[in-house]
Amino acid sequence: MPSERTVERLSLYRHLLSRALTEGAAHVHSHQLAGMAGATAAQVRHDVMSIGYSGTPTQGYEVEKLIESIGEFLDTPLSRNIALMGVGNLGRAILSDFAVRRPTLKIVAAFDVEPDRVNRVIHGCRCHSLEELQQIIWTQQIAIAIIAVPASEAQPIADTLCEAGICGMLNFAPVRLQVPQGVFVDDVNITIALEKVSYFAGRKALDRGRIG
Amino acid sequence: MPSERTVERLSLYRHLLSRALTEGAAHVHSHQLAGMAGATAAQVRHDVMSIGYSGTPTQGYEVEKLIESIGEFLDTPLSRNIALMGVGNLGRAILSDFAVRRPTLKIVAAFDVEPDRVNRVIHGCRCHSLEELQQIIWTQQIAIAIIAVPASEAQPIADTLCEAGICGMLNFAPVRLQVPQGVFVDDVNITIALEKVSYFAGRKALDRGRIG
DNA sequence: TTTGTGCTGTTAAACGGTTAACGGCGATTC
DNA sequence: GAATCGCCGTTAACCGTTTAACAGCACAAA
Repeated sequence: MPSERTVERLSLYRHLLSRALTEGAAHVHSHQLAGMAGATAAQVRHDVMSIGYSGTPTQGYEVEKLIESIGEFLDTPLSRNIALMGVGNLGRAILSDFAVRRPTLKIVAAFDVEPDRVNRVIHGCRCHSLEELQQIIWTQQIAIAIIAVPASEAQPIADTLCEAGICGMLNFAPVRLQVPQGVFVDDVNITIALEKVSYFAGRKALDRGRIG
Repeated sequence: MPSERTVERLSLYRHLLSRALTEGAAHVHSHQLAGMAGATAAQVRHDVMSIGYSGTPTQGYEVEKLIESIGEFLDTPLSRNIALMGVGNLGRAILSDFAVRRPTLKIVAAFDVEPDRVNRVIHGCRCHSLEELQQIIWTQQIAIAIIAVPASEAQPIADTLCEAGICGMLNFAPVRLQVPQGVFVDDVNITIALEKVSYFAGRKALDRGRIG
């Protein structure tokens, strides 16, 4: 049972390795991968060990095999189909910037309440009304949802999704969602992230004597 | 020197408290705040202690005073002005959804390379060309930047920002930015977040027996 | 005024995660 | 073929964070 941090790093490793593979790298050493990921070599070795893959001394890890092993470990038996709730600015950004290149995870349906968005195809993804939600989630075998609706609508939407059998959500609304125990929620709060950056940037600036 | 987690929680507390204040709450207990934030009462007390504020028994914390204390602790002597790099879909989403309501942190300038975006006002924020960057960062006293450009452009943009004296960045590009030691970077990788949700949702589903 | 209750502030323990250390092995070189 | 070098796998120590426990206090009630 790996921690959230470990899963995040494994996912990061896979992306870095995929990029390295396209650049022709067949093998990588732990310290190389660590350099790319911003981690230590010991941590990379520890993470790789936890998924059961083994490299060889002097050769390091086989890039292709390691990618495969991470996939066997990370990719769940769940359906990889994702629903996007809310096709406002943020929803559109997610559709255009992030959904494209991932073959393992795919946004297959979008939902919105605005009549002028429903039944349109936006960035290659069809937008449906909320009334179709239950049926589409069932027929398309959707297990994950992205919450990109205004804060006031987030909780009702989450309730509907839970009733429809959704297993996990990535929530961009600045609200702590109440969900049943069996549903996993991860929050991405951009405002909080900005305040964190502001705080630590200020501290670093103080240390460097730029201000004060 | 608080940890990143602690700073995130303090920021979250402040938002929750602000909302509670508008709803008329003058006092809160640690377990109430913990319930809102998804933490434990002990953790709230520990965090509050770390910033030097004290409540009273039977009354708990004074909402207004606690907000003020968090502000004194979190809000840095840095300028609160932020630059947004890239006014594509994601940049526009950030401008419209997040920049609005925060008085402590404000996006005061946007930058893009697309000629049809430059010199336009988008969601109340003027978009400039990159050539104006150094001068505007200087005159507007901008200390923080949001990187919302394509991955291929992220590193050059970061280099320019560092040269211009930026102290911190919130990076949405799926690239690990190389920056000098005195600059703080926080990464928000939506793809990795989705894969994490997928993994833990799958595990939870297994535990609940939804899939086999 | 006295007693009781429930919360806070503080310290200590427990937990988890990161980092370090080291044995072992494969490749390469002489 | 032997030896040397460097990296991986593993275990253990270290560190930080979270959690628990307890003393003290303010207010309320009797």
